[in-house]
Amino acid sequence: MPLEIPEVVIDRLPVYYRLLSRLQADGTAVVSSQELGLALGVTPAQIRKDLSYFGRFGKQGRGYSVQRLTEELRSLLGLKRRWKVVLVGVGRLGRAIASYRGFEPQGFDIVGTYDVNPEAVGSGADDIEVRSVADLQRDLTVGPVDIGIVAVPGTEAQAVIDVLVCAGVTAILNYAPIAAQVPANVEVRQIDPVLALQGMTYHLNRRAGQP
Amino acid sequence: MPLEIPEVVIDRLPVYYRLLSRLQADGTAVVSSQELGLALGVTPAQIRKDLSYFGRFGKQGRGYSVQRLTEELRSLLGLKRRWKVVLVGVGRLGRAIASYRGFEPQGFDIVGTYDVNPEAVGSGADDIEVRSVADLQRDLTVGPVDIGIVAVPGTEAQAVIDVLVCAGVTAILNYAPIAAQVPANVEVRQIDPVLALQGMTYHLNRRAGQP
DNA sequence: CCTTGTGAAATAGTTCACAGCA
DNA sequence: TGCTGTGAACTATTTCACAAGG
Repeated sequence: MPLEIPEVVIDRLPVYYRLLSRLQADGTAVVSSQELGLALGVTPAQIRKDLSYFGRFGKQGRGYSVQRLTEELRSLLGLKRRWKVVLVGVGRLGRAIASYRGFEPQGFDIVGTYDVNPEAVGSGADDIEVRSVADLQRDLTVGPVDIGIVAVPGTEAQAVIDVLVCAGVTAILNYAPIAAQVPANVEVRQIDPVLALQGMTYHLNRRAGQP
Repeated sequence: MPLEIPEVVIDRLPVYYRLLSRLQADGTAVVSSQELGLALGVTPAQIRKDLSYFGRFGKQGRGYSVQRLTEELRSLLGLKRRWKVVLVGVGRLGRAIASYRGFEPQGFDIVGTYDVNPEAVGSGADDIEVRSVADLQRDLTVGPVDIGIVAVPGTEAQAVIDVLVCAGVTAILNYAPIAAQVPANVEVRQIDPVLALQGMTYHLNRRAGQP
């Protein structure tokens, strides 16, 4: 169990965890690295090696207890507690994020939503209270949060991220189309469908040459 | 210019392209790998090496012409043409994707939207026509598309992906929380905010130990 | 003097292959 | 027998460092 675990390994753990959760719900008791690898499209060796960074969770000749491994991953990933999240930006995208039902069951609670223009939001039947971004810094001092989700236009995103970081938020999920500048101790993950599409059109374009 | 270009390199090109586009809009004429690296949080050597897989686009002592490099990247990434996209799944998430304004300016046209339950969608003021997924296979045969965006529940996602792949779609943007099974010639990119959050909670959790 | 492009060196990550245990 | 855990081998990726050009 070395002190330096590669970031790629950490980013695969949630993928393993998600599959394990499903297997557990399906009532599967035991699973081998072979079976996991098949379902996820990765090699069994990689799964065993990844898990071996954190402990010995399997049984030789048998495989892994689904129950046990799910619990270990929950623990490793910090999913035994709930996490406080603020959402900044409540435009079209922000509203979709605010109403997404997938966060809460996984332990992520959106405890505040902010926008430069808070009154523009009470338009629908959605019952979310939106505060002004001007209040963000103060609110974070009063009630700290763990994670910030940024869904403002690219032009405003860095300023919002700066406020979050200054207020001590050390994890940011960035939907804005910019490369966020943050100190080394702050985690950032980028969600950007356009970048993903453009990575694929490279291949589509290339294939158009010799089909 | 070797024949085998690493996938990580290809996935960074859109990031470079996005920044270059902004610089061009701002009227910047020339930029060095140092400046690009600073703005993106990567090393200048990496940018030079990445670009060198595709050609020699810079001028020694000067840097890169923003105009020239933007054009080269547009060309490499296949962004000089428009791409036809279908969206499958028009629930909460699918509607947000359908109404997202960021695809069209980048050359991605959503030419069809599908749902198992097409009539449920005409609820708002949105003017999108939604067809039944039952029609998907036939429609794709009549008018092929380049890219499929999957925004259906996890339980249905693999079936939808199978239909797309069988119909010859070789690029899939998957918003469903599953590890898609596809043949080797099909590109898949996953958009999953929960996985991204869980990758960050690992670090938050760990830090809670020794702050 | 400044900055590219690039082999070579260094680092990082993956896969192999097998000892060891159930 | 079947499968894990893991050093060692291999492969991939990043960074260095410098020749060469403007």
